Amino acid sequence: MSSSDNRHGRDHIHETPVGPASLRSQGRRLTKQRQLIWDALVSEPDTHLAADDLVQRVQTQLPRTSASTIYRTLELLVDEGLVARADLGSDRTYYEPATEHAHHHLVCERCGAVVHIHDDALGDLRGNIDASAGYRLSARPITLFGTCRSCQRRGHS
Amino acid sequence: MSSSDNRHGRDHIHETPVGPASLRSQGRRLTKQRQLIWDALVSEPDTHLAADDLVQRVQTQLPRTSASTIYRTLELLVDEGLVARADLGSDRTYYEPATEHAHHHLVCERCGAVVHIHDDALGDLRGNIDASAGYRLSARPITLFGTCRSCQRRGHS
DNA sequence: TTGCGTGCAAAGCCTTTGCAACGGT
DNA sequence: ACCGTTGCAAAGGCTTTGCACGCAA
Repeated sequence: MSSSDNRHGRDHIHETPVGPASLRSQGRRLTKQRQLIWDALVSEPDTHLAADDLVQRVQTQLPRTSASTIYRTLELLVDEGLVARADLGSDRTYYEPATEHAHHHLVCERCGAVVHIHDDALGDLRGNIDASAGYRLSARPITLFGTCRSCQRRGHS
Repeated sequence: MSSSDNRHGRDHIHETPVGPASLRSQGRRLTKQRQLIWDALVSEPDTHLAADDLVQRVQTQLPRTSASTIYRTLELLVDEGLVARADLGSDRTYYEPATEHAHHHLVCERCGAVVHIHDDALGDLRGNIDASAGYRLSARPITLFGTCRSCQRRGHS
């Protein structure tokens, strides 16, 4: 466990702040609520959390936290580039820490599993779209729907 | 103007019904509201209409039409396979007649233009995704975001 | 101390639902 | 005449906003 590990412990402060502490350099305040929201996001790195999930998690440690604080903080963190929104096809917006490389989402329509794929996995999608329609794809993450491997095994019912 | 034209006139009834008239064979009723909703959808074939857009259009001809009728009818038409939903990235759902081939959507993030692309234009996306992640993409239409040709010309500001 | 951030309540938006009256078949 | 459909109003789910108090800096 070197200092380059991704842990979000509260005891190594000697590096360039990664996370909401960087808000301070923007003249903003690092409140307990903001820290807890960030902690919740990074503590489940492979889970995509909706605003309401964060309300639940944060309230276990700070019960009077309001939903509006969650929404306002998420918008702030998105604007600061610390958090990414993900539209996974439902009517809720999901959030994840923006620490990883840009990636796209693959959603299993059967079990709901969400996996990340790198841009390379798309092949020459950008070139194909440009050639066929003249559109230049943006960096906006793409969401694709299908059936994951284990659901394929579970049958095609 | 042969009888094979796509017109939605109310005076040629000698072919297999394309459109809401097919509802009758399902034991459902073809009401004036349903006919008007369908007419609005097919009268602007390259436009994607939200429920509220349809309320506006239908109400010009039948002013007391309610939004709930629009929503209920759209769900019915989707279930019957006559209409397709399109999630174009906003918080509204858009609708289009399902008469065309399956296609995907390309949305210009700058001007909002939406174009259709055929599955072929994706190249070997399915194969790539299967190979890299083991997911089998479904037939669900894909929505991609980028910049259309004319917005590219208008500068990168 | 200063004024940004929070909690609470209310409102906004899109969509769904309950129910009595309406109208297609 | 039957019963599927409609209009209206109310409610639901997610998110945003107004406002006075509270707390980070």
